[in-house]
Amino acid sequence: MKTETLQFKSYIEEKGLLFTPERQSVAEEVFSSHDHLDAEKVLKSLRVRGSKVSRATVYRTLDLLVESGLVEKIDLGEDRAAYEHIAGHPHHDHLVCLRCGKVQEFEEPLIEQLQEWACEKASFKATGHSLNIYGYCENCTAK
Amino acid sequence: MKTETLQFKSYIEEKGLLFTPERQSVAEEVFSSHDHLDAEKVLKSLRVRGSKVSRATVYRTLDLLVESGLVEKIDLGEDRAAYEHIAGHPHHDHLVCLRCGKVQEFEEPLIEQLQEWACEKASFKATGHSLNIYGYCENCTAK
DNA sequence: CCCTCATTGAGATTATATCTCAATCATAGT
DNA sequence: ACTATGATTGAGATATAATCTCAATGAGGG
Ligand SMILES: [Mn+2]
Ligand SMILES: [Mn+2]
Ligand SMILES: [Zn+2]
Ligand SMILES: [Zn+2]
Repeated sequence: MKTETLQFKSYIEEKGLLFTPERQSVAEEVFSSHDHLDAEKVLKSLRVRGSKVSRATVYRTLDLLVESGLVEKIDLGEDRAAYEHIAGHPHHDHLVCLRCGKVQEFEEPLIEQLQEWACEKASFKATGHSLNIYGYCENCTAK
Repeated sequence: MKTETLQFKSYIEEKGLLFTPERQSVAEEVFSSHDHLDAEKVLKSLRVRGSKVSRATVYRTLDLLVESGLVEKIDLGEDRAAYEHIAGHPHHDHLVCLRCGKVQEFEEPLIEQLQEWACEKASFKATGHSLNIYGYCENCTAK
C-alpha cells in the first residue's frame, strides 16, 4: 500500500473510524495522480475500475482526506471544487486558462510572504488562501 | 442620475440595447453602496424599495454591469457570487473571516507586481485574478 | 400602423453538493 | 458465539445558486 494511503489509514484509525474498502478506493484514486480531480471525476474513475462506491461516500471520503491534511480542496473558480494531494507537491497557486481550461501551477514565495504581512497589518489570523490568475495560456494566446 | 448610472446607460445604448427601468433599478441598487452584494441581496433590496424586478432580470443586469466594466464579480469562496462596483474603489483583495463572515479589503501593490512576473515567466496572458485569504478576523481571534 | 426584435417574468430546469434513513457491518463486552 | 452499540454505506430526496424557456409585452423604425 502506498505511503500516503497508509498515512490516511492511520489518520482514520486514530480517529476511531474504520478504514473501509470504499475509503481505501477513494484514497487510492486521489493519490494515484497529481491532477486536479473533482468528485465526479473520482467517482467515474472508480466506476471504470469496477469499484462501486457511491457518490455520497466519495464526497464524504474527500472531506476526510482534506481533514487529514493529505489532500487540499481548491477552488479554481470553476463550477465544481477540485482536489489535489499534497505529498511531493509544495504549496503553489494557479493560472487558469479561460479558453482551454488548462491549469498551470506557479510558486512565488515572496507573494506568500507579503500575504502574511497583509494579515499582520490587519490583525487577521490566516489559515489558508486561494490565489488564481485567470487569462490565456501560451497556446491559446497564439490564436 | 448618478455618474455611474449614466455611464451604464451609455454602455447599454452604445450596444444598441434599451436602458429600461428594470436595468436602471438594478444599477442604482448596485451603485448605492460599496458593500459586497449578491444577486439575492439586490433582489431583496429592490423588493423592499417597491421595485418589482424579477430574479432573471437581476442576474441578467448584473452580467451587463460586469460586461460594462463598472462592476466586478468576485468569488469569495462562499456559496454565492458577490458583486462590487469599481468607481472610487482601487483594486484590492480580500480577507474572509471563516467565523463571522466579515470581509476585509487590503491592497498590496507588490503582490500585483509579482503576479505579473509569474505570468510572464509562464507566458500567460492574465486578464484578472482572485486572491482571498481565509482565517479569523481580529474580533473572532479574541474568542 | 405594422413589423421586428429586445425585454421581461414566472416557473422549469440544471448542476453541485448535502442530507436522510433504512440496511448492513465491525467491534467490544458478556 | 450472541448481542448491543455505533459506524458506514447507498439510493434517492433535498437544498441552493444560477441559467434557461417561452409566451406576453413593449419600444422604435419605417
Ligand atoms: Mn495544483
Ligand atoms: Mn471588495
Ligand atoms: Zn489555454
Ligand atoms: Zn470574524
